[in-house]
Amino acid sequence: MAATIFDVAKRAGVSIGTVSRVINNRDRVHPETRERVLQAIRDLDYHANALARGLASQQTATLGLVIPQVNDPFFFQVVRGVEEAASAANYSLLIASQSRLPASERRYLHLFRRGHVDAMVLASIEVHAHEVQEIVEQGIPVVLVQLDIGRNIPTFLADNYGGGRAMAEHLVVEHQYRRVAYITGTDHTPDNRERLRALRDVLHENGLDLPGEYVVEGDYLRDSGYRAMQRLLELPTLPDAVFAANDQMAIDAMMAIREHGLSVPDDIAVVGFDDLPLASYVSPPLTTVHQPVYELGWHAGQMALEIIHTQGDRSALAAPNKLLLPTSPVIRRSCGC
Amino acid sequence: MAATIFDVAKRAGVSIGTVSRVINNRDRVHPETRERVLQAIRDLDYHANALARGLASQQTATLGLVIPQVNDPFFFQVVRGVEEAASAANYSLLIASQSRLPASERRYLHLFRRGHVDAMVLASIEVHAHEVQEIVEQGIPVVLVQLDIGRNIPTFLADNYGGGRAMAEHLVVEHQYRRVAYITGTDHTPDNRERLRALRDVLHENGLDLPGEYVVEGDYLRDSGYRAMQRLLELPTLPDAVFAANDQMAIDAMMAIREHGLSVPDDIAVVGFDDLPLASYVSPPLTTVHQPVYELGWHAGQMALEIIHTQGDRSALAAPNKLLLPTSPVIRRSCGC
DNA sequence: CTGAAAGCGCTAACAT
DNA sequence: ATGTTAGCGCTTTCAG
Repeated sequence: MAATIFDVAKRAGVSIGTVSRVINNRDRVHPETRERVLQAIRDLDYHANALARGLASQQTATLGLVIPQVNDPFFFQVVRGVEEAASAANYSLLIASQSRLPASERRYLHLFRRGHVDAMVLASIEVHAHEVQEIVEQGIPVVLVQLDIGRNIPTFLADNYGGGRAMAEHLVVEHQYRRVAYITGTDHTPDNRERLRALRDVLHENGLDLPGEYVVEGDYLRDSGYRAMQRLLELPTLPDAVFAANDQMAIDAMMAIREHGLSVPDDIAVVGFDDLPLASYVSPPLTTVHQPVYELGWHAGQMALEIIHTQGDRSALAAPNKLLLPTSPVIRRSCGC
Repeated sequence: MAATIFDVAKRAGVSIGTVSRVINNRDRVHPETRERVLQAIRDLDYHANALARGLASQQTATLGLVIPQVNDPFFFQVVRGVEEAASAANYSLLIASQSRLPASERRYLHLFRRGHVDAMVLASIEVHAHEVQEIVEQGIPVVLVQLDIGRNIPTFLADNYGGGRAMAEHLVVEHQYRRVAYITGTDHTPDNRERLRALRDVLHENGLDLPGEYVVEGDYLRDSGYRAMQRLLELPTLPDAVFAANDQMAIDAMMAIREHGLSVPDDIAVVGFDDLPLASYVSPPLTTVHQPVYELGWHAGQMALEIIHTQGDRSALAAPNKLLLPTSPVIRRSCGC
C-alpha cells in the first residue's frame, strides 16, 4: 500500500498537521523539522493522495477540457496548448469529447457537477449560453476557445476578421482579382461569418461587389468544397479567385478546378484558411491564413489558472473578456504569387 | 452549494446508506424507497462527488493516458479511441503528455502515485520497463499502445510486419520492381524494424537483395525523407522503388525525386506507411499502409477497463498479452498503379 | 431492507 | 512552531 501522511508523520516523529504544512508550504515550520519531514517523504516515496486532498481542500488541481467529437487535427493543437499550460502549473487535464448524443445528454457537464475540476475550457463545441451560465454559477470558472456566446466569459478567438481582411486585400489589391467568390463554412459559426464579412468589406472598399451567386455553401468538411466549386464552375462568368472558408474546402476546390480542365492559379486562384500541415504539400501549395491554434489553447489554459488563483478577487473581473489572437496570411502559390 | 448525499437522504426521509445503495445498485432496496430516493435525486439535481466516492471506494473511474509530446496527428487518433472507450463506460480520461524533461522527471507517474487513476494507457512514449513494472506493482493495470517492452503487459500494436510484407509484395511481385530501397525511421523503434524486416524477407523470397546502400537513415520527421532520398539519388544505380518508413518521409522523398528531374512513379515509385490524411492529397496520391490508430486506442481503453473489472480474477491473466491489429495497404498512384 | 458509524487521506481551523 | 481535531462526501461493514 502506498504511504499515507500518517506514515510520514510517524517516521518523522511529528504530527500529520506538520507534514501537511511542509507539503503545502503553509505557515512556518522549523527548518530542522521540515528537513526531517522531507527526509521521511523521500524515504517512503510519499505522494499526497490527490482525491483526499481535493476533498478536504475543495480544489482538485485539474482542468477540464471539452472538445468536439469531430476528428480534426485542429483540436489536437488546442489540447496540447491547454495541457502544457496545465502541467506547467502542476495541474492535470481531464478531457471530454462532446458526444454525438442529443444536447440533453451533456455528459461533460458531469466534470464539474461531480467536483472533478477547478475550471473548464470549452473549445469549439456546441453549447447553450445557459449551460455555460450554470457552470459559472456553481463557482467553476469557464474559458471559451473558438466559441463566442457573447456573455461575460473570457473567450479566446483567432482574429478571423483580421485574417480574412489581410487575405482579401492580398487577392483584391495586390493581385487585382476582380471577381472573387467565397465558399462558406457552416453558416452558424462566427468564424465563417467574420471571414465572409472581411471579404465583403474589402471588396466594397475597392468598389467591387460580391454577387449572391459567388457565395456558395460548404460545411468545412471533406468534399463539400468540391461540390461548391462545381456550382461556381457552372456560372456564366467564372470567378478569377476563390476564397474558401477553410483549407480542406480550398483543396477540394482546387481538385474540382483541375478536373474542369482549368489551372490553379492561372485561370482561377484559390486560397483557404487554417494553414493545415497539408496546405504546404498540395500542388500548387496553398496560400492560406495561419491560425494560432496551439496558442489559443495555451492562453485559455493560462487564463483558467489565473482565474482560479484570483477567485473572489474583484480585480480578476478587470481582465478583458474577449481576446483576439492574431492570424497571419501565409502566401504560397495557389494565389498566383 | 451542490447537493450532497445528506441532502438527498433528508429529502427522501432515509439514511445516507440507503441513498448510497440506490446510487450504486448495491444490495436490495425496497422499490418504494428506491423511488423516493430517485425522486429526491432528481429534485435536487444531485450528482455524487467523484472525489469523495473515489476516496471511499478506492476507485476513481478515470483512466490515465500518457502520450508523447510530439505534435503528431497520429496520437490524437489514439486519444480519441481511448476517450470513447472510457466515456462509453462512464470513465473519465486524464491526459498527460510526456515532458521533454529528462527521464528523471517522469511527471506522469504522479497520475497513479497520487491515486488519480484506476489504470493507465501508455502510448508510444519512451519508458523504461522498470517504470512500467513499478506501476503494475502498485496494482494499477497498464496497457501499452505502439510500444513494446517485452514484458507480460497487454500491448496493442499495429501489424507492422504484415503491412510491410503486403506492401513489399505489391512492389516486388505485382509491379516487379527489382531495386527497392528503404528509408528508415528512428532505428530503435520496433515499428521501423518490423517494416524493414518485412521488406527484406520479401526481397529474399523473390531472389532479390537489399544492398546496404539502399537502406538510408531517416527519423520519421519532416525533411528527413528529403535528405535520405538525396543520398539515394547520388547512387550509381538508382532504385526503381522506394519504401519509406512513414508517409511524411515518403512525401519528402517524392519532392526530392521531382526536384532531381525524375518522375514518380515512372522513374521511381514511392510508397509510405501510416496513411495520413495528407497521403491522398499529394500528387501523385501516395500508396501506403493504413494503420488502425483509432482502433488501437479504443482497444487499449477497452482492455484497461476489462482488467480493472476483473482485478484479482485469475482468468484475466488468460488474455493474450500482445495483440496485433491488422494494417492494410492502400493502393493509390505513387506505386505505379 | 435499512440505519448507524467507522473510515478513506487530507486540509484547516483551533489550541497550546 | 507544532499538535489536535473536525470535517470534506462518500462507501462499507455491522447491527438490527
